[in-house]
Amino acid sequence: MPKQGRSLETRSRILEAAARVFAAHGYGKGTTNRIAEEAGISVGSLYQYFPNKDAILVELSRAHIHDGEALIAARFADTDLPADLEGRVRVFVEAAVANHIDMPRLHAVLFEQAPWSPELVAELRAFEDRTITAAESLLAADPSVRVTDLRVAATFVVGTIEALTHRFIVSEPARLAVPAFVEEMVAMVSRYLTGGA
Amino acid sequence: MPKQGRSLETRSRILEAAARVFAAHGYGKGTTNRIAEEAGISVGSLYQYFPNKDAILVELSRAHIHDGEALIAARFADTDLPADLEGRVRVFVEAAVANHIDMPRLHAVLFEQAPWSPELVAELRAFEDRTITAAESLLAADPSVRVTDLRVAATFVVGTIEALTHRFIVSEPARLAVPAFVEEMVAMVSRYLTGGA
DNA sequence: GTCTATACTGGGATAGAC
DNA sequence: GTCTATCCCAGTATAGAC
Repeated sequence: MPKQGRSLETRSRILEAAARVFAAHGYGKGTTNRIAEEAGISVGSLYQYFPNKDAILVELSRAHIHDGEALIAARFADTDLPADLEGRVRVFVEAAVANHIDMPRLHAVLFEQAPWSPELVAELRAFEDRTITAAESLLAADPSVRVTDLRVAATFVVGTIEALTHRFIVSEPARLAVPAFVEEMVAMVSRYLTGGA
Repeated sequence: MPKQGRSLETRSRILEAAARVFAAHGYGKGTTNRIAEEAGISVGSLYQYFPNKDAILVELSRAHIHDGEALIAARFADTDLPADLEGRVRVFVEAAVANHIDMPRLHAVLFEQAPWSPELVAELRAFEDRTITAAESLLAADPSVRVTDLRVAATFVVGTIEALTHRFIVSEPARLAVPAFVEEMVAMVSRYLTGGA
């Protein structure tokens, strides 16, 4: 497996081609031949860069997780993070949307059709756990938050944002427009956290 | 395609076997040979009852949709339906959980791996639309509901209950215990609908 | 009506030439 | 390092015997 220069570039080309092919044809019909063709190389060459089809897919999933983590980390570190709860919730909902809006069909394939190895599941899980813990500390520091169990609330909120982003953004056809979705999400989650009426 | 007596029984046996096989092995590895074996017949016989593998799967999906609709309809028709909003939300959350709790892995396969024909997608969609409309009329009749757009709220609530049930009940391993999940769901949705603090 | 044995196909992966 | 041609297998579906 080459590690530098032109080789890395070819590797990227394959990954980008694979993203387009999986998005267009799904996992099953996203064949290695098609990917190679889309990348402008032959199957034989493709197999010089990846040991098998699944390795390509794993790399795409890993990249998605990594992007998500970077996006969230940037928000947490932001010194301009709004002070009020609703504003903060909005920031994270918008981050979740941003992480899925560009290639929704690819994400659908990655999360709903592709086979996930135990290792990859563990990686996703670890990312979620870090996010939940970070969310928990944000909630703990906010006096307007009124819930009985911070950990449960953080778990529920993080899961809700992710699941509903998939439901309303990734899956087609759209049932709600993006701005409407964000508004309802922010309203629901912040009302939940502040204890309701 | 036989329509009576022992034939129908065999048909049911195949469907039940298929449910177990898909739940255990997923869509791809849930082969027709395995299904036949599990049903105690041969592949040849299986193909006398179903034209192809996907027809079996479609039948399972259709049954799930049908069960869901029956469950919801029963709740709507129930004269003992609680009068207060929170009580009503709880009833429907519990119905959604009940419709997924028995064979979670099968549902995961049905909704995340199996290929859905346009017709089947349309059927699911129609069911959802009927549910949204019914929910909308319930919300309209309730004075404690304070939302700007009833249709949007109904769409959002129905989608939320379904998506989060999948997220927290169907997918493994469980991140929250079932009772905790129901409590948080009821709290979040009813606070959302009553307009929050 | 049910079986066994097999034909057929798609697609992942590799051999070997250049 | 890249190509083409091909191997090979898994799995759907069918033929034909009983």
